[in-house]
Amino acid sequence: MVTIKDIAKIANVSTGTVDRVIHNRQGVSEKTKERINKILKENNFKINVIARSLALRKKYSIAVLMPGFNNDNLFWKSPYLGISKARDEMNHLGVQIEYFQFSQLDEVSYKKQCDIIVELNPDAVIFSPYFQKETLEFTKRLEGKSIPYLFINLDLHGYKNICFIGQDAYKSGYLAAKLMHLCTGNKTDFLIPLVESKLQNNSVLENRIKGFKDYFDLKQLSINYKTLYFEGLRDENLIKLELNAILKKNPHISGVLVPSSRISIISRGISKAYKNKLTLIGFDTTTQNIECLKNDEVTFLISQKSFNQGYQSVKVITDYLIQNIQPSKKIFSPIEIITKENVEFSQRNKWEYKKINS
Amino acid sequence: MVTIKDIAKIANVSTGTVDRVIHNRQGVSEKTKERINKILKENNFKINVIARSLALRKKYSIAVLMPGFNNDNLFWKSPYLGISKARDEMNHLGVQIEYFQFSQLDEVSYKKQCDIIVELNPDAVIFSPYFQKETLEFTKRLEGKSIPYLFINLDLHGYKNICFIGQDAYKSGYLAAKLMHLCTGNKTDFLIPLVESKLQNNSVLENRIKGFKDYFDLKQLSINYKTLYFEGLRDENLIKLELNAILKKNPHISGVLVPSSRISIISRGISKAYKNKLTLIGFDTTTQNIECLKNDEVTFLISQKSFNQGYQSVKVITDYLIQNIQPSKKIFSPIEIITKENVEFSQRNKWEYKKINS
DNA sequence: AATATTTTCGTGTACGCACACAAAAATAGA
DNA sequence: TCTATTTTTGTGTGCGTACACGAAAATATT
Repeated sequence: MVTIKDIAKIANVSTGTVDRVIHNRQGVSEKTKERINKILKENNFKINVIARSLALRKKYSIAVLMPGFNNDNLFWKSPYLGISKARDEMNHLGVQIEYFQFSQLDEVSYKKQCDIIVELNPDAVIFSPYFQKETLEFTKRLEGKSIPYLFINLDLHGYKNICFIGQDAYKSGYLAAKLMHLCTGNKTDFLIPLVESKLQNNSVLENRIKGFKDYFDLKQLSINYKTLYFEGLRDENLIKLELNAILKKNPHISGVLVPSSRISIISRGISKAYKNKLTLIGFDTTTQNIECLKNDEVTFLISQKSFNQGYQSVKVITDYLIQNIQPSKKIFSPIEIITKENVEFSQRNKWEYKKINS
Repeated sequence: MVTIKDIAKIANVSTGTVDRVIHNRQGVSEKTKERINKILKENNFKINVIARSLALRKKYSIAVLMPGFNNDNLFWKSPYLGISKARDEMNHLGVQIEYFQFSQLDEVSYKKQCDIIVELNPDAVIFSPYFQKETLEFTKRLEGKSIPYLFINLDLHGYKNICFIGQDAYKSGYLAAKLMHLCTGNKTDFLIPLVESKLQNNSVLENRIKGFKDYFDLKQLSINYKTLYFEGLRDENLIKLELNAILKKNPHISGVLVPSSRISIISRGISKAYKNKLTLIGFDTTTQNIECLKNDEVTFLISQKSFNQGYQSVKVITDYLIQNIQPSKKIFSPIEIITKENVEFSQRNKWEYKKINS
């Protein structure tokens, strides 16, 4: 392993000079700067992050802002756990994380948390830009303070975020269509129920649906689909009634696509008689959804590995802060196909498993 | 953050004494030992692992033994890259890796490398136990020297390996059957070609085939399948001839399962006329296999994320050596379903991408 | 040419810990 | 009681890096 000292000896200068070159600090003549840079490259010098963080003992505070989760809607637990894991792994690098939650129902709670974060003056922010207007103001203030920020799970365009981490929603919908096509064959009547879609005033759902449709268009198959909205409907009985009414009225429906993470609710709402004849495809491996897979109610789930999204977001930000590594603008999560047969191997992160059960 | 120095000051002793207590070294009177332990607890002292690994800077040498790879058979490149990544990430923890390769054709080359490794006296060994007899002797000698070892990709029973990292072959075959079933519907005549299966005198292939069959058994569907062996056949024209002859003779065959990573060879050997009517399912995302996916020649690939297997094996061994963390005996890799639609997101490890193209 | 100023570079210390060595204290042996 | 031995404790240095400070060299000013 080649150290700064080694480089200094080779270049016949002091460690201080090498240090200046490495960190691009001024006070070094162009000539020696070039020379040292060359030597650094030749010897494949890589900074020892261990020693670095010890010497710096600087604390990096990272603020994370995401929707909360509860037993009714567990989706956001997964990225939370990923972030927690990253925190545990990197806390000796001086990384400190403060976690903020808001309600998807309530943009005021979002704005409130944004204000607190700005006040806090963190070194970086990871967040899911749920509400457009508030996000615009938030990012303006962050930029004013030169605080870098990163989008997770949900993407917006025209911002100076250092990167986006999440799934390509369009393509995941496209894949869902392919799987649906495989399962239903020539039957091309589908139902697309949306649960509280207004809450997620984001583009993910529509992009998935667009991808779904485009697949069939591209194959020159004309499909019929019914979109069904359940807004603010907390009463599962009502969902059930309405669902089964529609299915009764449309006996040709062969498949149900739930473009959000709420397929378990829909599945519960469809009576057995229909369910046996239907192919259900949904997104995200929440505990309830996995249950539906195992019970053969749902054929496919498409996962975006949101645990990894959480983990990776912290990793990317940390690399950015500590080593000034620029990530690529878009980091796309895998589009995983989960079935009854491989589900047990998909989320087998031991850490995740432990935490979930504790 | 409370340091050893702080504790020493509180206890009115030197840092050396505190150090002895922390590491349970001898040379401290019972009385002060108890006193310091109490103070440690009271102040919730936690060792700074960063400073620790910097001070220790112990070098751990890890030997890796795997089959080699070439343009004809790229499978083992992937775990190699995973290992290389882990090496780069952990080299500042003192991890040093020596990589050894052998030929799957030649047990002598295997044995030769084993000998060299034993001679080398590494701190740990990661390897794929290809040849049983030689492995038995190898592990005996390692155990004699108390060198821990780990199996990767291929599992053997009755050994004292600290763990196995790889796929559950049986279940991956089972999943392959489900996908095949989805694609072929009621047609249940299949072809299972094996390329150089003798070379891989291991249980992976047979377990996959077993899982494949069991799926249909469990669904009470009787299937017919033909197994075809291409041993040492380097001439692709011969493969082509034989394949098409069989397909001609058995017009009911609706699907082809290649339980190894060599589906691209088989696909090349099937003429267009047949291919359009067949569902091809194979394993592992080698460059050539991915090409087949993109060309619509292959419907599904099942991946075992061998890149991750390589990466993880180093991580597990490192944690074991440095922090004495015992892994679980079996670490199963995910069984990923790869299609044309999600392949671009499956291997998107930037590092991997870069290295492959360089 | 002599001094002042700026640019460029070298030195020393700290980060928290491990470990070798030295010193002091306690005990044993005479 | 005085040395010899053992037990217990303290000190110092190094790991690789960051950074403040000061020294030297180069340049500018008079």
